[in-house]
Amino acid sequence: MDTPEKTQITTSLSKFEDSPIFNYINSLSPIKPLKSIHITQTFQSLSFASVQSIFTSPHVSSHKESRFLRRHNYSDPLKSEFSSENGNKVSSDEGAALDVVQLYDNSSELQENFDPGVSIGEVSVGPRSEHLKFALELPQRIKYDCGSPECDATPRCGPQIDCTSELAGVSQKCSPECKVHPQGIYQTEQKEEASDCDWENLMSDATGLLIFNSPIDTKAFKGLRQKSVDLGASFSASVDDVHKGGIDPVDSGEQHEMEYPSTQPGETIVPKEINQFRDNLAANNNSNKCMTSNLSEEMENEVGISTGVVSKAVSILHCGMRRRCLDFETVGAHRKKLSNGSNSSTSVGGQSDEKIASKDKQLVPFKPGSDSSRRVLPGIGLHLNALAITSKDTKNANHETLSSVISLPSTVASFHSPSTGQELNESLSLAAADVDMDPTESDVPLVEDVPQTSACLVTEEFKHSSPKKKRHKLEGESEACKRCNCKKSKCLKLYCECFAAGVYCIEPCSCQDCFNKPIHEDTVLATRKQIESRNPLAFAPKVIRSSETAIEIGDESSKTPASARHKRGCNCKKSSCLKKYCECYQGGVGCSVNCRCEGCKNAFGIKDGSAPTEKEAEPEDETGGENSIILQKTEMQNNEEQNPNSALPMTPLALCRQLLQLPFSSKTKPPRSFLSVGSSSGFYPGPKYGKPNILRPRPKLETQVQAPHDDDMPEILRGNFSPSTGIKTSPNSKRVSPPHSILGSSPGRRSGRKLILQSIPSFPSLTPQH
DNA sequence: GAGTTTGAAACT
DNA sequence: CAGTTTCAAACTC
Repeated sequence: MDTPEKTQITTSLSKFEDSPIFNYINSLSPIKPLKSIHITQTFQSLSFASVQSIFTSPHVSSHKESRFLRRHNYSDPLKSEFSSENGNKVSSDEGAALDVVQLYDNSSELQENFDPGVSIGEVSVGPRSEHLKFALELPQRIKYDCGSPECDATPRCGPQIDCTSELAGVSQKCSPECKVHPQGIYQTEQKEEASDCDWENLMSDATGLLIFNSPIDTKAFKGLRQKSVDLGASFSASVDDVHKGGIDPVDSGEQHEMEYPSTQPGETIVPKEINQFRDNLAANNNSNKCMTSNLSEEMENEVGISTGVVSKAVSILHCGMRRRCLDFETVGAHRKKLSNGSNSSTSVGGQSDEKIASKDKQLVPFKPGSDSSRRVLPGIGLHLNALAITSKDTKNANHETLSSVISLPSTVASFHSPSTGQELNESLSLAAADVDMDPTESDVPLVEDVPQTSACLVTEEFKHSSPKKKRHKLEGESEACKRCNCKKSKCLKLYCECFAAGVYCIEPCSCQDCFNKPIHEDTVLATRKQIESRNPLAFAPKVIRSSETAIEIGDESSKTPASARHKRGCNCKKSSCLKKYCECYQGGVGCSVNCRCEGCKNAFGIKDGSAPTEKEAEPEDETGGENSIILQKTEMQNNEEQNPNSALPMTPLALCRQLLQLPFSSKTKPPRSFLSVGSSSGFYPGPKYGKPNILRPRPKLETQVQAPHDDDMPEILRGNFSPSTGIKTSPNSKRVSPPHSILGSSPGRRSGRKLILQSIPSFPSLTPQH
């Protein structure tokens, strides 16, 4: 890892350095470029971010966590370039960055230790560093975030910088209020937020880069440079100011606080950003795949600036955006259309649009494969799906690519929304609607109009394949992308995987009469609320991770306690918990006391505690059985985390994932949402579990990730964490895991434990309360 | 691709 | 809370 990265970094750095922007920045910022090889490494290490996708449930509203960003994290490995840059810049700040990184590392370690309280460790990382990073990243991130629905969040951010920075990486930070909508994730409270903030400015700037549409954008482009100045300013300023509190200390502080009340204000943020960065970097590296490259190029052309990086970032963002993003994207596209009327035409806009359209088109073709390599980001937005990006990528890749592609526009559109987040959201929704409505226009080529179905932009490929096939394919790969095939539920019930996961139906979905679209946001939210009212945990990740694994795993010892458990437990009677019918099995976790299953043979862990040894049939278990359990478990864990990767051994994704996860799990926990990816359920693709050969490459990381659980984590989760400690019973009902003692000690449980799904999101805070 | 099985979700 | 129905995924052929 390191070595290659370094090399890349160095190269990339050199490139950046060459770029006018870079120079400009350098001149502006006090920061001095370091050549921080080590830094880069640190970043990588940092890449915690897991994907979490968390949907903020309306209820929960993301507290802090909503760190959608996490998704981005995936990218990490690639990031190197950026990271390097960042690193440089950061380093300029007194090595704050390094500190940060280290902090993260530490945090991760801490997490491993699992102090529930510590979870925040990451947060603790260091506000400063964050700032620094922000400053550095801002531009990129801004684009990012902006693009993402999440951006909405920031209502408050008074200070542009903060907001942006936050938005980008930290979205959550902006304020508790901020709701990030992870792309896919429902924006529960979107509108509210809209507020104001200078976001717009930032957004516009950032977006502008990306987006051509908005008139503002045009300026924005200019702004890019300005960014370097403004943002840049924000950049340098952010760096300087932020640290110093210059720009809007308050905001930054507030936001931070908001997000992480418990934690120190800025701290938490950093990680995300970092992750994002990484993602971005990774994306960049990978880049190619995503539209981004194209876009970036275009962007650059237009901008003429070195925005390349930014563009890359953007592209990356896009990649990350995917699903939900798609929605947004589509929206964005629509928006363009809409804007066309008004805005689009705008100087930039026009071009942008065209470009976009062209891009989109291009993208479409692109999809197919191109990028599978990197997709890292892609899934992120959503749930688990996103998470699991499997090697297969092929298809997934397509999705990703698509999404990524799509995302661009959307992002753009989103950015457009000049004003508040609300507007953005609305616009998005509108756009989405529009999209549905009018596929024709712009870009949409990709997008399906199909009203009912999803917004799916289905790639052609997807469409080709029957839903089932798709599923199989996808699933097989991973569930990275969840798609549903609902016919009667209108995708407004938990029957719908997408809905359950807190994401809008999109691409691959084959649903009919789907209401789970941005267009029907109100309906979706209302429905969600109803469901939540009935069962607060309804949207909580089904699989709760415990940190336990981490610890133990860390060692490798096989024993990891069950890291995760299904929230409610299963009720299987005929499947022996050996098939995906079983949610526990599907989630890669062992059955627990909560399960009422009969004849449990869950390979991941039998309910009784009896050792899993049974061998259950692991359907997939590759290895054979015996070791099986342990191995499986380990694998499981690995898979889970790695899953996406699992298929791909060390693909960057995998790395990313690893990295990513960290941040997520802990931090992000969105309230309920599911993780995007995982969260949705946190399920992992079942099959994969077995395979794992790899024994946990990174258990620690995982652990770290988990550790973070942040505050958000419901007690339950936290409880889990403390491996040794036992699980605290969560207030929630359900599932609290039994006392550690049990877990830890009882073999039976252990068996179950292993897997950790990190489902990202833990529960929504809501649940516990119930 | 169609049909069956399964178990969660929803309903009563 | 338990029983039944509905639903869509998982699975089989």
